[in-house]
Amino acid sequence: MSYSIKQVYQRLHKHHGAQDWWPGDTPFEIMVGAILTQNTAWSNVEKAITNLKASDCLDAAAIVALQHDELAQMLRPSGYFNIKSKRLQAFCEWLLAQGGEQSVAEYETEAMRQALLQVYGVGPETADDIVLYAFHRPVFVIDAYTRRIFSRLGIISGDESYEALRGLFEATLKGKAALYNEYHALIVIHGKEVCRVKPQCHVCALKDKCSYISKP
DNA sequence: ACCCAGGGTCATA
DNA sequence: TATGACCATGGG
Repeated sequence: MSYSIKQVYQRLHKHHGAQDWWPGDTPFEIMVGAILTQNTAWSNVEKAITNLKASDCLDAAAIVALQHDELAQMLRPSGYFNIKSKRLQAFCEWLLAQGGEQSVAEYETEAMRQALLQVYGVGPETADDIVLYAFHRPVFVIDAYTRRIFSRLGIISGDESYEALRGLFEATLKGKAALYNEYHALIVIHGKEVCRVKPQCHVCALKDKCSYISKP
Protein backbone atom coordinates (compact mmCIF):
# COMPACT_ATOMS: atom_id res chain seq x y z
CA MET A 1 0.00 0.00 0.00
CA SER A 2 1.56 3.20 -1.17
CA TYR A 3 1.07 6.73 0.01
CA SER A 4 -1.30 9.13 -1.65
CA ILE A 5 -0.27 12.47 -3.05
CA LYS A 6 -1.63 14.15 0.07
CA GLN A 7 0.12 11.76 2.42
CA VAL A 8 3.45 12.28 0.69
CA TYR A 9 3.04 15.98 1.30
CA GLN A 10 2.39 15.44 4.99
CA ARG A 11 5.50 13.32 5.32
CA LEU A 12 7.74 15.62 3.37
CA HIS A 13 6.58 18.56 5.41
CA LYS A 14 7.01 16.70 8.66
CA HIS A 15 10.57 15.67 7.89
CA HIS A 16 11.91 18.66 6.01
CA GLY A 17 9.87 21.45 7.54
CA ALA A 18 8.62 24.62 5.87
CA GLN A 19 10.82 25.69 2.98
CA ASP A 20 9.58 29.22 2.46
CA TRP A 21 10.54 29.33 -1.20
CA TRP A 22 11.68 30.62 -3.75
CA PRO A 23 15.27 31.66 -2.96
CA GLY A 24 15.47 35.27 -4.10
CA ASP A 25 14.69 38.68 -2.71
CA THR A 26 12.43 40.09 -5.40
CA PRO A 27 9.98 38.79 -8.00
CA PHE A 28 12.44 39.73 -10.72
CA GLU A 29 15.23 37.78 -9.09
CA ILE A 30 12.89 34.81 -8.85
CA MET A 31 12.09 35.04 -12.55
CA VAL A 32 15.77 35.25 -13.47
CA GLY A 33 16.48 32.26 -11.27
CA ALA A 34 13.69 30.28 -12.91
CA ILE A 35 15.34 30.70 -16.30
CA LEU A 36 18.90 30.15 -15.13
CA THR A 37 18.12 26.99 -13.18
CA GLN A 38 16.97 25.09 -16.26
CA ASN A 39 18.67 21.71 -16.05
CA THR A 40 21.28 23.21 -13.75
CA ALA A 41 22.24 22.92 -10.09
CA TRP A 42 21.01 25.87 -8.04
CA SER A 43 24.46 26.43 -6.52
CA ASN A 44 25.66 27.37 -10.00
CA VAL A 45 22.73 29.70 -10.54
CA GLU A 46 23.58 31.57 -7.35
CA LYS A 47 27.02 32.40 -8.70
CA ALA A 48 25.51 33.86 -11.86
CA ILE A 49 22.99 35.93 -9.91
CA THR A 50 25.80 37.16 -7.69
CA ASN A 51 27.62 38.31 -10.83
CA LEU A 52 24.54 40.17 -12.02
CA LYS A 53 24.13 41.88 -8.67
CA ALA A 54 27.81 42.80 -8.49
CA SER A 55 27.48 44.58 -11.84
CA ASP A 56 24.18 46.14 -10.77
CA CYS A 57 22.49 44.31 -13.63
CA LEU A 58 19.68 42.50 -11.83
CA ASP A 59 17.17 44.58 -13.72
CA ALA A 60 15.30 44.02 -16.99
CA ALA A 61 16.42 47.24 -18.65
CA ALA A 62 20.03 46.67 -17.64
CA ILE A 63 20.01 43.11 -18.95
CA VAL A 64 18.51 44.15 -22.27
CA ALA A 65 21.13 46.88 -22.61
CA LEU A 66 24.04 44.48 -22.19
CA GLN A 67 25.94 42.99 -25.08
CA HIS A 68 25.16 39.32 -25.57
CA ASP A 69 28.72 38.24 -24.80
CA GLU A 70 28.94 40.52 -21.82
CA LEU A 71 25.84 38.96 -20.28
CA ALA A 72 26.98 35.47 -21.24
CA GLN A 73 30.17 35.94 -19.25
CA MET A 74 28.20 36.85 -16.14
CA LEU A 75 25.98 33.81 -16.63
CA ARG A 76 28.92 31.52 -17.24
CA PRO A 77 28.79 29.62 -13.92
CA SER A 78 25.17 28.65 -14.50
CA GLY A 79 26.03 26.64 -17.61
CA TYR A 80 24.56 26.90 -21.12
CA PHE A 81 25.59 30.53 -20.84
CA ASN A 82 25.23 31.44 -24.51
CA ILE A 83 21.71 30.08 -24.71
CA LYS A 84 20.74 31.47 -21.33
CA SER A 85 22.05 34.89 -22.28
CA LYS A 86 19.73 34.81 -25.27
CA ARG A 87 16.80 33.48 -23.23
CA LEU A 88 17.23 35.95 -20.42
CA GLN A 89 17.37 38.89 -22.83
CA ALA A 90 14.31 37.60 -24.68
CA PHE A 91 12.46 37.33 -21.39
CA CYS A 92 13.48 40.82 -20.29
CA GLU A 93 12.46 42.27 -23.66
CA TRP A 94 9.08 40.65 -23.18
CA LEU A 95 8.77 41.91 -19.62
CA LEU A 96 9.53 45.46 -20.66
CA ALA A 97 7.16 45.23 -23.63
CA GLN A 98 4.44 44.09 -21.25
CA GLY A 99 5.01 47.15 -19.13
CA GLY A 100 6.85 45.41 -16.31
CA GLU A 101 5.86 43.05 -13.54
CA GLN A 102 2.92 45.16 -12.46
CA SER A 103 1.34 44.76 -15.89
CA VAL A 104 1.99 41.03 -16.01
CA ALA A 105 0.33 40.75 -12.61
CA GLU A 106 -2.94 41.88 -14.19
CA TYR A 107 -3.27 38.68 -16.22
CA GLU A 108 -5.61 35.96 -15.11
CA THR A 109 -3.58 32.92 -14.11
CA GLU A 110 -4.11 30.82 -17.25
CA ALA A 111 -3.59 33.83 -19.51
CA MET A 112 -0.36 34.55 -17.67
CA ARG A 113 0.86 31.01 -18.30
CA GLN A 114 0.00 31.21 -21.97
CA ALA A 115 1.69 34.58 -22.35
CA LEU A 116 4.85 33.27 -20.70
CA LEU A 117 4.86 30.14 -22.87
CA GLN A 118 5.14 32.34 -25.95
CA VAL A 119 8.44 33.75 -24.72
CA TYR A 120 11.58 32.22 -26.21
CA GLY A 121 13.27 29.98 -23.69
CA VAL A 122 10.28 29.68 -21.38
CA GLY A 123 8.74 26.21 -21.29
CA PRO A 124 6.04 24.81 -19.01
CA GLU A 125 8.13 24.38 -15.89
CA THR A 126 9.83 27.75 -16.11
CA ALA A 127 6.51 29.44 -16.82
CA ASP A 128 4.89 27.78 -13.81
CA ASP A 129 7.85 28.58 -11.55
CA ILE A 130 7.29 32.22 -12.44
CA VAL A 131 3.51 32.10 -12.16
CA LEU A 132 3.67 30.37 -8.77
CA TYR A 133 6.72 31.85 -7.10
CA ALA A 134 6.84 35.36 -8.54
CA PHE A 135 3.08 35.95 -8.82
CA HIS A 136 1.72 33.62 -6.15
CA ARG A 137 -0.84 31.99 -8.40
CA PRO A 138 -2.06 28.44 -7.71
CA VAL A 139 -0.32 26.26 -10.28
CA PHE A 140 1.47 23.02 -9.43
CA VAL A 141 4.95 22.86 -10.89
CA ILE A 142 5.98 19.54 -12.42
CA ASP A 143 9.67 18.76 -12.63
CA ALA A 144 11.98 15.79 -13.03
CA TYR A 145 11.95 15.12 -9.28
CA THR A 146 8.16 14.98 -9.27
CA ARG A 147 8.12 12.43 -12.06
CA ARG A 148 10.86 10.38 -10.41
CA ILE A 149 9.42 10.28 -6.94
CA PHE A 150 5.80 9.64 -7.84
CA SER A 151 6.53 7.12 -10.54
CA ARG A 152 8.68 5.17 -8.11
CA LEU A 153 5.89 5.34 -5.60
CA GLY A 154 3.66 3.84 -8.27
CA ILE A 155 1.29 6.80 -8.35
CA ILE A 156 2.09 7.78 -11.93
CA SER A 157 3.83 6.09 -14.84
CA GLY A 158 6.17 9.03 -15.33
CA ASP A 159 5.71 9.53 -19.04
CA GLU A 160 2.50 11.53 -18.80
CA SER A 161 2.43 14.93 -20.40
CA TYR A 162 3.29 17.96 -18.31
CA GLU A 163 -0.29 19.17 -18.45
CA ALA A 164 -1.69 15.80 -17.48
CA LEU A 165 0.44 15.70 -14.34
CA ARG A 166 -0.25 19.29 -13.43
CA GLY A 167 -3.95 18.52 -13.79
CA LEU A 168 -3.63 15.45 -11.59
CA PHE A 169 -1.86 17.23 -8.76
CA GLU A 170 -4.08 20.28 -8.87
CA ALA A 171 -7.26 18.20 -9.00
CA THR A 172 -6.07 16.03 -6.14
CA LEU A 173 -4.86 18.80 -3.87
CA LYS A 174 -7.34 21.51 -4.80
CA GLY A 175 -4.91 23.78 -3.03
CA LYS A 176 -4.01 27.41 -2.88
CA ALA A 177 -0.76 28.93 -4.06
CA ALA A 178 0.82 28.56 -0.63
CA LEU A 179 0.33 24.79 -0.67
CA TYR A 180 1.67 24.33 -4.21
CA ASN A 181 4.57 26.58 -3.31
CA GLU A 182 5.48 24.47 -0.33
CA TYR A 183 4.89 21.11 -1.97
CA HIS A 184 7.08 21.74 -5.00
CA ALA A 185 9.79 23.16 -2.75
CA LEU A 186 9.66 20.05 -0.58
CA ILE A 187 9.88 17.77 -3.60
CA VAL A 188 13.00 19.56 -4.81
CA ILE A 189 14.62 19.64 -1.38
CA HIS A 190 13.86 15.99 -0.87
CA GLY A 191 15.20 15.16 -4.30
CA LYS A 192 18.39 17.07 -3.66
CA GLU A 193 19.06 15.88 -0.16
CA VAL A 194 17.85 12.35 -0.43
CA CYS A 195 17.11 10.97 -3.85
CA ARG A 196 20.41 11.94 -5.38
CA VAL A 197 22.78 12.44 -2.48
CA LYS A 198 21.61 9.26 -0.82
CA PRO A 199 20.93 6.79 -3.62
CA GLN A 200 19.57 4.36 -1.12
CA CYS A 201 16.68 6.70 -0.44
CA HIS A 202 13.56 4.66 -0.40
CA VAL A 203 11.02 7.29 -1.14
CA CYS A 204 11.99 6.57 -4.63
CA ALA A 205 13.30 3.08 -4.75
CA LEU A 206 12.00 1.19 -1.76
CA LYS A 207 9.04 3.21 -0.58
CA ASP A 208 8.33 1.52 2.72
CA LYS A 209 11.87 1.94 4.01
CA CYS A 210 12.50 5.61 3.36
CA SER A 211 13.53 7.24 6.59
CA TYR A 212 12.20 10.56 5.38
CA ILE A 213 8.86 9.55 4.00
CA SER A 214 7.87 6.09 5.00
CA LYS A 215 8.61 5.88 8.67
CA PRO A 216 5.92 7.50 10.79
C1' DA B 1 37.26 10.18 -14.96
C1' DC B 2 32.39 9.94 -14.99
C1' DC B 3 27.60 11.49 -13.93
C1' DC B 4 24.10 14.66 -13.88
C1' DA B 5 21.71 18.99 -12.27
C1' DG B 6 14.96 22.57 -9.89
C1' DG B 7 14.61 22.36 -19.17
C1' DG B 8 13.86 24.09 -23.73
C1' DT B 9 14.52 24.44 -28.72
C1' DC B 10 15.16 22.74 -33.03
C1' DA B 11 15.70 19.28 -36.79
C1' DT B 12 14.22 15.16 -38.44
C1' DA B 13 10.88 11.07 -39.54
C1' DT C 1 3.85 13.45 -32.04
C1' DA C 2 7.83 11.59 -30.95
C1' DT C 3 12.45 10.93 -30.46
C1' DG C 4 17.37 12.80 -30.47
C1' DA C 5 21.06 16.29 -30.61
C1' DC C 6 22.43 20.20 -28.53
C1' DC C 7 23.50 23.52 -25.02
C1' DA C 8 28.09 23.79 -20.63
C1' DT C 9 29.54 24.67 -15.74
C1' DG C 10 30.60 22.75 -11.25
C1' DG C 11 30.01 19.44 -7.41
C1' DG C 12 29.78 14.56 -5.92
